[in-house]
Amino acid sequence: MARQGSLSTKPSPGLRIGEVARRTGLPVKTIRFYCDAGLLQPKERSAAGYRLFDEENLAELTIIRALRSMDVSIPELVRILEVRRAGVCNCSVLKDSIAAKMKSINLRISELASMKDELSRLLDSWQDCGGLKADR
Amino acid sequence: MARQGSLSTKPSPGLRIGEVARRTGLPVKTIRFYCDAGLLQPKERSAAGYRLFDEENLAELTIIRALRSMDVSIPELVRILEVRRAGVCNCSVLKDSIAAKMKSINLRISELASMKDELSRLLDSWQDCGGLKADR
DNA sequence: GCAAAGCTTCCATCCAGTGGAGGGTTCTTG
DNA sequence: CAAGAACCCTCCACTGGATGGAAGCTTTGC
Repeated sequence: MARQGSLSTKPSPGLRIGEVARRTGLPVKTIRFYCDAGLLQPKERSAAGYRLFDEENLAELTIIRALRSMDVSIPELVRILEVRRAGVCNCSVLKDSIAAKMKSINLRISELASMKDELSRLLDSWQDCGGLKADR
Repeated sequence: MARQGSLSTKPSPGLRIGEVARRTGLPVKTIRFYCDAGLLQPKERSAAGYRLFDEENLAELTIIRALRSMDVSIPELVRILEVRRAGVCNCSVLKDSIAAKMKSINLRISELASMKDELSRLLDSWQDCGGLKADR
């Protein structure tokens, strides 16, 4: 059966959910949840009803993960991914929203930096609270 | 009524929840929720049962806000604040946990930075998708 | 052929808040 | 002092984003 259709257009067998989970580090449950939420479309089901994903889905999951970690809501992500799928950006609204997102990332970065400072100051202040039967 | 006890030990009237909300930028509901969760102790109630907060509580809220934004869970925060209240750090466990936290902050910062790059690349790639009736 | 592992759906639970009803308190102002 | 606005209280329900578990197919490997 010519193990892979030889050198035709690379039909790609489709990754099952567990494999996707392994590759992205996301729990299976979460991936399923994203599918249900309309964030991710498996593009195919096996005869038995198994979700089959492709490389594109993996790329989307990377985006999803990154933006979710910035608290972008799921409906918002749906919108963003739709536009991404559409390919060309015909509306500047999206550009604006991305620019805004970048601004908020910068803000977050500086927040984190100052938090780090604060923590390290805290740590220092403790370093020399010595004397009281410290670690002997 | 000597508006503030003149120059004695500064009894401080105690801030009511609305004022705390105004100063910290947190919703009243959330502050109440933190109290219920044992994160924040008003230290006093007015005769009418109003929660009365002090400066220390404000400081705690700052910490809470910062750490919550790093997804530190509420039970964990309870632990942390307890130790903080206890004053001196007698266990190095906490130091370790803070050091770990700092590590994760660093990680997060670099994640964000690379996300920013990715976004700006995305934005660039769209900038010059021009041609199709762009913005005229 | 059969067990283990993997997948499905569906429903319950969790966490961190948020919203609203129903009711008491404090401030302002006439 | 009365009225009204603004504030506060508790309690209970609900949300969003997952996560856990049961019950039941399917695929894999010996």
